[in-house]
Amino acid sequence: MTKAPAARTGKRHHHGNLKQALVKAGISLLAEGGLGALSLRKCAARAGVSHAAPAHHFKGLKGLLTAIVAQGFETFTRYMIDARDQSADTPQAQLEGICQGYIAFSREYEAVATLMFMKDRFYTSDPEFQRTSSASYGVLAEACAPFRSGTMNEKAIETLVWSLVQGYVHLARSGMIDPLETPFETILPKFELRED
Amino acid sequence: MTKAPAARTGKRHHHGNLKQALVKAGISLLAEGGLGALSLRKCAARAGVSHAAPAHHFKGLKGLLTAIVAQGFETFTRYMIDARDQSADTPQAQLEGICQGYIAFSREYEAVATLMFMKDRFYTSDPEFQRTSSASYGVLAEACAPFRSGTMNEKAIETLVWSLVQGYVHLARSGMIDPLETPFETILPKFELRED
DNA sequence: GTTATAACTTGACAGTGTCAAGGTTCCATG
DNA sequence: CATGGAACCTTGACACTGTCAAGTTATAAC
Repeated sequence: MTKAPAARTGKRHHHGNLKQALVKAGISLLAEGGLGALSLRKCAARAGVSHAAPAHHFKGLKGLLTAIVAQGFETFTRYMIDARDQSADTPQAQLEGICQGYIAFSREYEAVATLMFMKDRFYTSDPEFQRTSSASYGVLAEACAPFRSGTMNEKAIETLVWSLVQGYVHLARSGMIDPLETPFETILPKFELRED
Repeated sequence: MTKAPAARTGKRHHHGNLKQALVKAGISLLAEGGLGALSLRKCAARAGVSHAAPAHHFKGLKGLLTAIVAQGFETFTRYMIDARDQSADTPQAQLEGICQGYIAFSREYEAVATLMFMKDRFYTSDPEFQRTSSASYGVLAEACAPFRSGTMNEKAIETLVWSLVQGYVHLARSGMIDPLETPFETILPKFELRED
């Protein structure tokens, strides 16, 4: 027998792993009321702790947002991978799958997806953020690898695709374009296949 | 001689045209400290009035932001037109000019450009916003008109170009891509010319 | 059991946007 | 010229925000 429940559950002290609870509360608040609905104090209240408790786990609001963003990129990567793996096994279909996963994530996690690209709202130097965001980029880049286009190098194709899908979701989110009228497949260029 | 100074200068009452002064103050604050540096009270202070004065000219903070965004779109349009008119008189060069104007504006008015595509921060039903933003879109669409590409209709090409440049500036702004390593001309597809 | 550390609370502070109530200044009308 | 009313602005208050300082309590190590 262990001495205390804490040893088994990983829970400590009064609350338990408050850190993850605060992140979860933050994501819920973002989902329910958008970016403007999130506050440190509301996260604390939802986790059942006092308003100053988060300070012992995160470096201020930016610290909490950093953790939310990092977790967001992990979900983001999974969305892209899942959509890709459910697509046909051709380079074009795989790339389209990646983009559809990108778009689905941006729609279902609208506020988190918005936050993830506002660099002055969180700590971009955070190792978790760098790890998870790099992983996301890696998955997208991987899907671009089979292609070439004129004089464009690899990085240029990756930048093209990423800019295109990011701009598409951003404009759709802000009501500037109608994704029903112009689905994304319509505007994704048909690249040539690499030869080597 | 006119009866009062007000009749000549257009200034009225205590301050003068406070409305435009508040917009100007807001744009300055955005330029100096980014989105987080703007507040109604600071705008009021900078314009030399009390903290509640703006309420008589704008419907809250969202109202002031709406006016800033509308003015932003006007400047945005001018940037695109100016860059286009300094480009060679070929459809491809004209379109590249439009995009360069788009990028230049997004760089020089970073915070305003960011705000312009956050629809829940201002009133999208405002007529001034609708007028100025439609004008911006019109200028971009005009530059897309000479082109065709496979089965894409006009709207699809416009959506492609707009998404591409918007995503490009957004990713560059958030530090995800390096515009020096991959200039925009590199990723802008070479469309075919329309025939009719 | 004692002690040290981590986790959390309470209280305060300067900001924020917004509302209510009041005071000015201006202009049109009598 | 006087006067009423409208437009403009101020003062004060409220609830809410993030952050800091100080105190309290629970856990773990010894």
